[in-house]
Amino acid sequence: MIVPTLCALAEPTRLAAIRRLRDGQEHCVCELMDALGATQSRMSRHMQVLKQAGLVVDRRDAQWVRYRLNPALSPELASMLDAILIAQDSLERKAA
Amino acid sequence: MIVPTLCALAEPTRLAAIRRLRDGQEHCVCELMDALGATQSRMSRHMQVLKQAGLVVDRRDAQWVRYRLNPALSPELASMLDAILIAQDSLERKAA
DNA sequence: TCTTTATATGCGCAAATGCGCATATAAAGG
DNA sequence: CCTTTATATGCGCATTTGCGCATATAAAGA
Repeated sequence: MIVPTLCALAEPTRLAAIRRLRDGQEHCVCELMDALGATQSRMSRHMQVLKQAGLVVDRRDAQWVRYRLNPALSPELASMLDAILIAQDSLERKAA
Repeated sequence: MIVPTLCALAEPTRLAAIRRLRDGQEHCVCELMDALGATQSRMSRHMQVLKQAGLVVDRRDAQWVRYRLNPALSPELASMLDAILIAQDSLERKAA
């Protein structure tokens, strides 16, 4: 079902995390929590939700856990992510 | 914010309603509740959520309330809806 | 081995959500 | 008017959610 995926995305911090991961690079939790102003435990749990939804994958690297977009995302899901982020951009521009 | 919009869509009955409304036609609550197997009060409330999110508009027509996609939806939001429905289609095909 | 840094998780609690049920409102038609 | 059909909503309740806090786990390095 697409619904759990949408659920995972329907949260400001998680959507912001996805936006950051959209650069194709890996990002550790500590970077994301700083950038997005979340507490450590919250950020960790948010990333678990995204992982559970299959949107991201993680990898242990020394002390860090590196998250990146799931490279196996179907083209349809990738397009959906793009469309969501673009829609968000457009709404923010409209607000300004 | 896009988040409330995603929230509104992240529910099976509501997403199914949006899919039906995607035909551009008007649909009354009684039709949607029958088609989607929802109770009357649930369906009514779901449509209120979609309306509140700006995704649909309604119109009184005798005893009926006709819902349709918000014709003033921005192209970006319309594209997002399409992308979500396409992603859902692709997941369902994958499941089969 | 002790400390530091990074991440995950158990837990308790307050708030939010979702639902059914009953009832209210609205319009049409006998 | 009274009934029927369609829709909306108030309310109570059980479940879920989201959060902070403390603590556990993991890895590195002094």
